[in-house]
Amino acid sequence: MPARTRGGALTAKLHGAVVRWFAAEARDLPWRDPDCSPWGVLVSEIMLQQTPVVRVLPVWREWMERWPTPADLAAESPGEAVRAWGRLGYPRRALRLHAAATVIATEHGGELPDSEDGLLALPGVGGYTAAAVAAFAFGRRASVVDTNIRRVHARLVSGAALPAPTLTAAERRLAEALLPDDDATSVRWNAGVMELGALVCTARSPKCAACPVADDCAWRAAGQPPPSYVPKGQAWHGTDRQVRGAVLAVLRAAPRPVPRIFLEGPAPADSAPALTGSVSTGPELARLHGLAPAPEQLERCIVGLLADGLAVELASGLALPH
DNA sequence: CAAACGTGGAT
DNA sequence: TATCCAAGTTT
Repeated sequence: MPARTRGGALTAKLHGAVVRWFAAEARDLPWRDPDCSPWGVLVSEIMLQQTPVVRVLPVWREWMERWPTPADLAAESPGEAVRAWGRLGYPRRALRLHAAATVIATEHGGELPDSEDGLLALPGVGGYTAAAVAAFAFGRRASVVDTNIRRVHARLVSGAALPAPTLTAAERRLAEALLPDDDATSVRWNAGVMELGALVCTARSPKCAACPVADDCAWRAAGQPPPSYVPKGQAWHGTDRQVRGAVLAVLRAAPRPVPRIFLEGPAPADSAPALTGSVSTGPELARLHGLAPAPEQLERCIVGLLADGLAVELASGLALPH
């Protein structure tokens, strides 16, 4: 198994091919700018979790302009972070990024930890993000394993169409075995393999003709066999996630705190005049999203939003934290 | 470890 | 129109 031998001839060939390809074809993304701060890299990594680059770009620029340092964000309310998150999705990421900024500002003197372990201790930072920030912000040799890298490894080395349904120990070992020994090359390799997965070795229609390592690809050599399992998609229509999303949209758009009684359903006729101008979520869900969740489901979602800190119950109602 | 967690563009 | 899928983390 030459490919599993660190420092072997084949891995050296792969390193050169991918690093060269990356130097020529990499997208010019702002968080890859040498002048981008570690904080900028962290913000990008959190925003990019399960969210495409094109949608992250404008929001990342707004955040960097508004909150150039962790202390700047920490000085704001969590609710502002959630509002500024816009429609990137998974808004709990905004809350955790705010929490991370607070930890960085209060416990690390405003500077990001530069080790994987230190980064891993931050809210919202898991194994992938800790390795990515250590590598891309601090030039460390870290084994970065994201969905793109897993897919490239699965095809190039394992000969499978897709990586395992969940990250396995074997995948971690393989990624570590393939990682170049020196810091500088390891960073380019991580970035290059990730970019290769994003632009060429894509999930649906891989562009093998444009691949710098096609000649060494085990999956291609095997005739591109189909996946050995069927990825199960995420249900959406009628789910709590859909209702949560709709309620969140109403909260984000609301000009003021939303009384909980309105969140849960149509406004009682006799109380409407006293709250003119406030938002009534039940009708808003129907009007804006065509949703009419059962009262139990709406209640469950509101309770969940409160528990997650995405909404805060005030004396008079429910609103994004302020 | 499986399930939950948003959103919108692409196919 | 329906399904897929995108730089994951947490419980």
